Amino acid sequence: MTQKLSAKFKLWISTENREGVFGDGKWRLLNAIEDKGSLKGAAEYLGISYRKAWGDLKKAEAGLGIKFIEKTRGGRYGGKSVLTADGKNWIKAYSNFRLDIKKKVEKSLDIFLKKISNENNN
Amino acid sequence: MTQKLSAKFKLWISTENREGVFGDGKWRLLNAIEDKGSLKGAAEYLGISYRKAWGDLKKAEAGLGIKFIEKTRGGRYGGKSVLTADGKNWIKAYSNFRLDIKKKVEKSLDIFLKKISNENNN
DNA sequence: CTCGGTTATGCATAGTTCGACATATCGCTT
DNA sequence: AAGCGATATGTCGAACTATGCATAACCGAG
Repeated sequence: MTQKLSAKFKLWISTENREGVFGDGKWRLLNAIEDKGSLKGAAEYLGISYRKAWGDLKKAEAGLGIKFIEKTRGGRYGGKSVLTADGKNWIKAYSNFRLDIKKKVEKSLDIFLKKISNENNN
Repeated sequence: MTQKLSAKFKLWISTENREGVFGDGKWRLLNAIEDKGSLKGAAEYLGISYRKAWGDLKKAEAGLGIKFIEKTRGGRYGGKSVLTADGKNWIKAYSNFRLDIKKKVEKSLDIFLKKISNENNN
């Protein structure tokens, strides 16, 4: 076993009733919406289908009872999507959360690798 | 949004060539094998099919090039499976790794929850 | 030398998730 | 009034995963 090992993780938030109402994917989606100004643009940017992006957003909002996005339909440019205050709040808080864990995973991985490379550990 | 929120996570190890050669599922499997003394017993205990347990173990061993389990076929009791030194080593190291992350997730979740409950954060 | 219980492995099936389509609706601009 | 581009939502099919089934090999004990 001489290959390079890496650690990956997934993180998500659940309510009592529903699993995974928020997580990395939905966090990325909100970020992309903020950036692109539309759900469609965000989906294209992320390389996922509009159908999925829309469904994910709906699941998050329905599951949590929070409105993340103010969506407008029609008009010269067809419509748009902008984050609500809650949306911005969640993005920010989740970014920190995720980064915390990411750092910890990296740090703990080092320790893990040391342990498994020592045959003579206790 | 007055429901109780929780955070979940998944953790796994990858090589350059293969994703997920070790993770929570395989860690639980090794634990169960150690406990039950057989792959079959472990699968039943974990509520997964023998087919999957066997396949998972094979993926882990093949992906990492490590032998975790010494398997014996035949005999009065049909056969048995016992952990190798590497197997025990990995279980232990991964347990610590996982626990580290689990604690961190709990701690960071508290901070996260405080942030999203304060509308007046910066 | 047969029996029992386990490992070993292929295959066909069921279940889940996601993407591709297909429409429908909406409302500002021209 | 017509067009454009985004939101809204159902549906069918594809890809992946897990399960169930079938079968074979194995070997100590009676």
